[in-house]
Amino acid sequence: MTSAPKLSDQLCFAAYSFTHALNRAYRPLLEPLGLTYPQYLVMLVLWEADGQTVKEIGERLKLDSGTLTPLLKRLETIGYVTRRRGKADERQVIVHLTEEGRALSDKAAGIPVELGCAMGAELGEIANLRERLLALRDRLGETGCAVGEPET
Amino acid sequence: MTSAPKLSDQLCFAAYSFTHALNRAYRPLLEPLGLTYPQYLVMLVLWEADGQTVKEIGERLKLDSGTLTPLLKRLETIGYVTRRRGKADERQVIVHLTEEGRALSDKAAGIPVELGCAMGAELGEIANLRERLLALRDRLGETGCAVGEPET
DNA sequence: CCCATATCAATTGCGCGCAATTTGATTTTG
DNA sequence: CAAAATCAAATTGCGCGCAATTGATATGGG
Repeated sequence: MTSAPKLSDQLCFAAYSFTHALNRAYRPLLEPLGLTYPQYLVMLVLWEADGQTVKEIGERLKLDSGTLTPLLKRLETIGYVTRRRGKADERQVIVHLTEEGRALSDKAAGIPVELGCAMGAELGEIANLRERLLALRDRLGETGCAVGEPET
Repeated sequence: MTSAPKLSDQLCFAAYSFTHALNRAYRPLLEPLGLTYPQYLVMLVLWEADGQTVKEIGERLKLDSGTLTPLLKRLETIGYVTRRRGKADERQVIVHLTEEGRALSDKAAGIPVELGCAMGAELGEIANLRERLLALRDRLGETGCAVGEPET
């Protein structure tokens, strides 16, 4: 017997393989820019607000320094960002766009359109899905089921 | 100006960070079984049908041998599966559950419930999201936007 | 029958993603 | 003010995910 898990698992796998499909779809679009998808996300964050710390970028993208530090070093090597210790607080590293990095946002402008097109979904559908995924994500971030965990 | 990409990108990021949140939620549940989430997916596939080839597992999970070969070797090392060359066709490797591997499905039975609970979503919501993610994923798998690509 | 082609798995190389630890700076506290 | 606690980033180690290549087997055409 032991009917194997089927239920909500399928949602997990759906999200998992959807994400990989997205990655694959992005790859050819990002390759001309010399970016991977996670690097592209970091650039998006910086295009929105230049000069953020590693920590701030990590909070936005839900990534830690173990992931970001080498990624940012690569972006620095390509020449899209600079990394400098903060003057006020020398613990933190502040990431700035270079001219080239800033200019890249023009070349990247068409990417979301292409992708939306590839998915063939309307804006409403996309926005709706996004909301629900983010809501579930945030609920997952909490303690969970209230099964254990006496307190704090 | 150059208003940075915002549109469907947000869906992509939502899926991306939702997937990571799922991974994090699964980790403590799978750790007692000694499995990672991708390893758990392989076990799910095998619990459904034992004795599949690497290729068949890859088709179900949308993974290639570069990912699966080392993963399956790890599962073999732990003692959950065996890997044998096929007799009829020696190119393929057939993956079988061990006793221990088969028995594991009992211990894994509670996982989807815990996760569904952690997400706090009803079954309908979950099924609906799953359908739409899979549909989008499959649309992404196709050529895309019909922008270029003369033929074959 | 034999060779060209196709197929399957394994390997290599690179970039995440994250847990755990380390290093160094800053803040808190006694 | 000094010791302790906290905090930011870097480092280490491991497991994916995938492109590209390799090697071995199978298959189909001439």
